Amino acid sequence: MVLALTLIRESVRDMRQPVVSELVQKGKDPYLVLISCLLSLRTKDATTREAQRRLFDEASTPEEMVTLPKEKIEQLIYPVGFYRNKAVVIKEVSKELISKYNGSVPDDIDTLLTLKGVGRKTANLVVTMGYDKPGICVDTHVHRISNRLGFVCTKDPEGTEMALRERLPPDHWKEINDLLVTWGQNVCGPISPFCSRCPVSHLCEKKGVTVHR
DNA sequence: AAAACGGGGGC
DNA sequence: GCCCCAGTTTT
Repeated sequence: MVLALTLIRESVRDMRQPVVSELVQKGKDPYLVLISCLLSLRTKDATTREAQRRLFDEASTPEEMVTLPKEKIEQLIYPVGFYRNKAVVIKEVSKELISKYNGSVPDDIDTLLTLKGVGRKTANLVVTMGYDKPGICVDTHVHRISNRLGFVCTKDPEGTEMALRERLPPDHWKEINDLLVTWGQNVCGPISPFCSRCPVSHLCEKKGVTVHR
């Protein structure tokens, strides 16, 4: 499994990196990581890119965010999916951060999970990307590829998270999401993966098949 | 035109 | 565990 990840890392090197990488390079602000996650929920990474830039241009702290009217946030993040609901959630979370956590973002998974709109994927990403603490972020790319390559065999993403936590050495945890998202977008997609350009297709248990959809 | 896409929450 | 949520993208 680690060998497979090493080979994947090699071929991912020159690919366009996902949005989260940009945030990391911009100083790993946990608040931006969090809001970026909420914005990306159930919508493709590429389509949230511009919306993210527009939103953060107007507000990049909880204090700035709560001053924006709901309609303004909606307008800024359009046309990402669920934009109406997301505007509400983003504002509520920002309020909650101010009233309960002095405007800062909690740094442990259990506390993060109590926030509105925050589930395991978001909580893990904030902790690993924002605070450089151990966590495994399982989105559909990580889930699908882990199952297709036979790293794990579980129906639900939480099972994948737990299994990876046990089987994968901690020094790979921080990278796993970034790596497999890029991999999933460019090679190992959900519908018709490009197995011909995959360096680990020889050890893939479910080459070419659609997994868990 | 229709199906695919992608996390969280409520039941 | 099942089903819904809304809107864009892909087929």
